[in-house]
Amino acid sequence: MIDIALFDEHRLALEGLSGLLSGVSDFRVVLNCDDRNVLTEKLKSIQVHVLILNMHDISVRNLNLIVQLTISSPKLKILIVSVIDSEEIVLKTIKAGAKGFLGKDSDRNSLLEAVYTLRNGHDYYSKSITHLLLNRYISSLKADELSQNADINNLSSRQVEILKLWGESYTNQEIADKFFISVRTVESHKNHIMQKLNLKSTVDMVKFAIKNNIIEI
Amino acid sequence: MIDIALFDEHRLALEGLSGLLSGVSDFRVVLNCDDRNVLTEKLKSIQVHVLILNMHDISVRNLNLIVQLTISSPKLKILIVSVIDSEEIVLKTIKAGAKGFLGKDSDRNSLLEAVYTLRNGHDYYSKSITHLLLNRYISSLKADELSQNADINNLSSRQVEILKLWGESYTNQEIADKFFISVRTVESHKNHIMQKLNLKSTVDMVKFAIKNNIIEI
DNA sequence: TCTTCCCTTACGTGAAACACGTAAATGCAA
DNA sequence: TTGCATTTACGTGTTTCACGTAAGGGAAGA
Repeated sequence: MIDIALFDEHRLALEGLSGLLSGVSDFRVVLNCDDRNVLTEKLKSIQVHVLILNMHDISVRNLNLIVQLTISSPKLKILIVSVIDSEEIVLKTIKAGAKGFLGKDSDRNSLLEAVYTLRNGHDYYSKSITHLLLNRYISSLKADELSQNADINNLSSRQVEILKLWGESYTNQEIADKFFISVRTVESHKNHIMQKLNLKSTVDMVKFAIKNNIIEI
Repeated sequence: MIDIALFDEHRLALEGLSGLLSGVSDFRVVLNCDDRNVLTEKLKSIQVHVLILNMHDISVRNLNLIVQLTISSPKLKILIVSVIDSEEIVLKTIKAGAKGFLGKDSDRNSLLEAVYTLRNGHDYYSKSITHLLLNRYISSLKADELSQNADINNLSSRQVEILKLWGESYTNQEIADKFFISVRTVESHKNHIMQKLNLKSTVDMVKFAIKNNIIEI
């Protein structure tokens, strides 16, 4: 048996949610609530497994509610339901401590699945969310590739070699020894790199190397 | 009608794949191949929409094959099938140019779905992959929070001020002028920072500043 | 073929930054 | 009050930076 609390500031929506869950034998809705103060108060005395929280906006109030509840009730799993499944709201709720998120593409089945999943200690995010994160990741990959093909191609392979070692905290002397060239030559290479890329300080050069995946942080 | 090429170095697995697709009326398997040289040769003459590539390992050879094919046949959509759905292999294949990935949790239906999706110009990743990316993202979030609260607190506010300006490519002299202190003092501060954080070069200091959100790239 | 352009190598010089030690004044906390 | 970290600062020697100059090699084009 899973004890569930429901929170929704819109009473109609709250009733709708409640109805969706009422037919499930494993579930027991022990709290219906449309006031955040009442919610925090009641949750101090009532033990529930999963709190389903319908978020209509991404206000600080709402996020604080999540943060507060995760602190006061660490065992409580919070499932966010929201029609707004923008990147911003999702990431912020996850950061605040929510363990699940159902976007607008979710149906009753996914709601039930999510509750079970959270009860079992795992996180649950609906399909649109995982797609969102995926796209986010892929676009960051593409951005990487683009930047890689921008300025970095203007550097000769030798220059990249030098930059790479230097980015790994090698001194000029160490680089010179490694390549059997003079320290002055290493300096020359770095000078040419700075000229070519129009960088004004070594700090900028580190940043450039990181941006272009020449060195790792 | 979707023209499909299959590649698998294990002949038995190749036949199994082929069998899975044979019953679908929309599909036409125009190429069964278990040799990478033959594959690249044949693909020069035969036009296929989707290449299903079973990857048994994450060797450079395999990744190069993907890169090569994406260059020689830009229109070709490559779907990776692999029991190894580790983070490493997935990300590398995506980077190499694959448009879809089916992990070990995939069944025939998801294979068909993936082929259709790729044919329509979209990417397709199986559930385990999206979860992987999700976890990756979440753990990176957590790492961010941790690193923020780690070493940075050991620095005094003055030290952070100096580090921040220096990270924005200010020279020591400029920093000194801004704070009305001696250049030597600025140097001292930087020395103390390096000592405190156990950094051995200025390059490391830039990296530290970036990791701890003191400066932006 | 010869010229041109870029890359790699290298040096010179003066300025800036780094490495390491020392140290005084301040301020906070036990 | 004593102790410890912070902020300030200097000295000295080494390393790196900034800017100029330049020789030799290789690739591309007139």
